Amino acid sequence: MNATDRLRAAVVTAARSLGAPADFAPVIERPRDPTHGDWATNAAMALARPLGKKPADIARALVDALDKGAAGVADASVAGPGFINFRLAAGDLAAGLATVLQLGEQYGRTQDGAGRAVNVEFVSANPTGPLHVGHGRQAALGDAISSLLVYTGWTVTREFYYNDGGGQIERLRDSVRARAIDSALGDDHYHGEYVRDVATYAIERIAADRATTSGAVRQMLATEWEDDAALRDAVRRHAVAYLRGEQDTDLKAFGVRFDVYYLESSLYGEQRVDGTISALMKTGHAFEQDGAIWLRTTTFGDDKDRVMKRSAEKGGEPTYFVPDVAYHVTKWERGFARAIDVQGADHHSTVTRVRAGLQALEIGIPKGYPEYVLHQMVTVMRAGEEMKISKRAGSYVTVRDLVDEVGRDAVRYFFLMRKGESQLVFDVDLARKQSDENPVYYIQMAHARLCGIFRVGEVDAAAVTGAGVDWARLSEPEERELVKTLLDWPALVKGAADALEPHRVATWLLETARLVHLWYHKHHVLGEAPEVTQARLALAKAARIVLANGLAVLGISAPERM
RNA sequence: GCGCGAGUAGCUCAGCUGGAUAGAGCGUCGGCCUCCGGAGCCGAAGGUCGUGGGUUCGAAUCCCGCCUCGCGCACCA
Repeated sequence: MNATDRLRAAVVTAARSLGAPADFAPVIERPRDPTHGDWATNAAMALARPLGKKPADIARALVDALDKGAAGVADASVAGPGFINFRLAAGDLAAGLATVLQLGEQYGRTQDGAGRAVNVEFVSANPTGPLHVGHGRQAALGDAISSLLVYTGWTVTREFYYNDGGGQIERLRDSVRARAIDSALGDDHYHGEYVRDVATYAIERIAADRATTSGAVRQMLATEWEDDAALRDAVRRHAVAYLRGEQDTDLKAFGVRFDVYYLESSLYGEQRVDGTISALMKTGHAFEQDGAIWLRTTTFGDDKDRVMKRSAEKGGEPTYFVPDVAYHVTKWERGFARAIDVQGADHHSTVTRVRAGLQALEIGIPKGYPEYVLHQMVTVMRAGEEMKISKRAGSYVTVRDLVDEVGRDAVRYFFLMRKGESQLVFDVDLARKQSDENPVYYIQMAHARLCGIFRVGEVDAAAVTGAGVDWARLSEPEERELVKTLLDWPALVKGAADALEPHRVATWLLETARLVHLWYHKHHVLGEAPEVTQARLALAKAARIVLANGLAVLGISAPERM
C-alpha cells in the first residue's frame, strides 16, 4: 500500500466513526499551494450533506478522530472552508523514492488492463499520397495512446487500415497515367509532384514485368489504356505499392511501427461486406427505398437513415460505411475487448454510423464500441506565416518534411503537447531551437543534466539503490516539491491512460523538468556532506528514471548528454 | 438550419473529471556568471475564465439560452 492509500484508509476509518456512509471515498490530493501541506482531503466538505453539519465542524472532529500513526502523517490541520491539510515528516515523504529506485523503468506501470486485448487504429491513410501533418499528429497520438495502454497492463495491437478499395484508388491510377504520358491534369486528378515519381516507378516495373522498355510502356499507356484492363490494374497495383512503401519509410523515420496492416480489399475477398449487409437485413433494421437498401441508423441515435447498398442506377455498390462496419466486426471477432480509433475530427460524422451498424447486428458488441479519439487540424507556422506548400506533396506539408527539418523527438513532442480537441499550431522555428524556449529541449536537458551529475562525479548510478539513505536529508523546499511530483507519476499516467490523453504526460514532463532545473540550480549534489550527497544522488537518479519513463511513453529519446 | 469541437494572461496553451488566492511556456520589464554545463536561474507586471441565467457549502469545470471561430452534415471515401 502506498502513502496515499494509507492516508485515505485512515481518513475513511475516522469518517466512519463519525457516521459516514459505507461507500464514502474521500479525495486525497496535493494542494495547489505547497505551503498548505503535502496532502489534503475534501472529506469534511463531502460529508457536510450526508451528516447535516457544517464542513468546518466535521473537519475538526475528523482531525480529532484520525489515527495519525496509521495515516502516516506528522500533522493534520483544518483550513479554508473545511479542507484538512496533512504534513508528512520529511523522511517519510522522500522514502517513497526508494520505490522509484527499486522499480526503475517499471515505476508507474500498472496491471489495470489485466492483459486484455485492445486494438488501436491510427493513421489509416489512403495510399494515394504522402503522409501530411494531420497524419503525423495522428501517428504521434496513436502511438502514445498505445504506449499508455501497454503501460497500464493492456495487450495492445497497433493497426493501420488501408482504404485500398473505392474511387480514390482509381483516381490515383488515372493520375499516374496522366503524368506518365504528360497529358493535362483534370480536376479529378491528384496534382502533387509525387505523382511523377509514382509514374516513373510504375513504368519501370511494368517494363520489367513485360520485358520491354520504358518508352514502349509509355506508348502503351497512351494508346492501349482503354482496352488493356491488365495494364490499368498493373498501374494501380504498382502505384499503391510505391506509396505504401513511401508511407512506411516515413513512419519508420518517425519511429512508429504497426503490428497489423488491414486491407479494405480483403473484406471483399472474404465476402464480409455483402455478409454484413445480409446480416443487417436479417436483424430487421434495414429497409428498401428508392431502389436502395437503407439501414435504420436513426434507431441508434443518428439524425437520418443511411444507404447501405446503392440503387442499381447508381451502380449497386455498398456505401463506404458498410466495409467500415464489417471491418470493426473483425476487431470484435479477433477478440479485442476495446477498439480505439484515432481520427481527424473531419470524420466525426462516421462515428454514429459505424456504432449504429455494430449495434444493429445484435451480436453483443458493447454500445460505445469502438471508442474514438478525434483530433483537430494542424497548422504549420514558419517565420510567423502559415506553411502550406511542400516540395513533395504540392499543396500540404508532409510528415517527412517536418521530421527532416526539426527531428523526430521535437515533432513528436509538439504533436503531443496539446490535447487532441485543440487545434494545433506547429511552430517550426520554435521546434528547431536548441534552447530552453523549446519545451522538448528543456525536458531532455533536465534528463541530460541529471546524467551529467553521475558522469562528473564518477558515481556508478547502478550502485545508487536507496539503501542506507537518510531520506530526511531531502528537506529543502525544492526537494520536497520535486519528490512529490515524482511520486505523482503513477497516478498521472493512470489518469492519462484512462482518458486517452497523452498530452497530460507532456505537460507533466515540462513541469517536472522545471522543478529539476530549479533544484539543480539551487542545490549541489556533489561535494556536500556525505549523507547529503548520498540522499541527493538518490533523488537525482529517481528524477532521471521518471523523466525517462515519461519520455518513453511519448516515444521521445532521453539523451544522456546534449 | 442541425450535429461535434473550441473560446482561460499580449501570444500558444494546461487546469488532474466540482474545491482553497485560476497556472505554465513564450513575449515584456528588472536582476543573477570563480558554480555538478549560463544550452541555465531568480523576481515583477499581466485575468470580468466569450456572455447571460441556473444548480450548491463551493463552478473555468455540471445544466439551459445567446455570441464568435473551426469541422462535418451524399446512393463520396
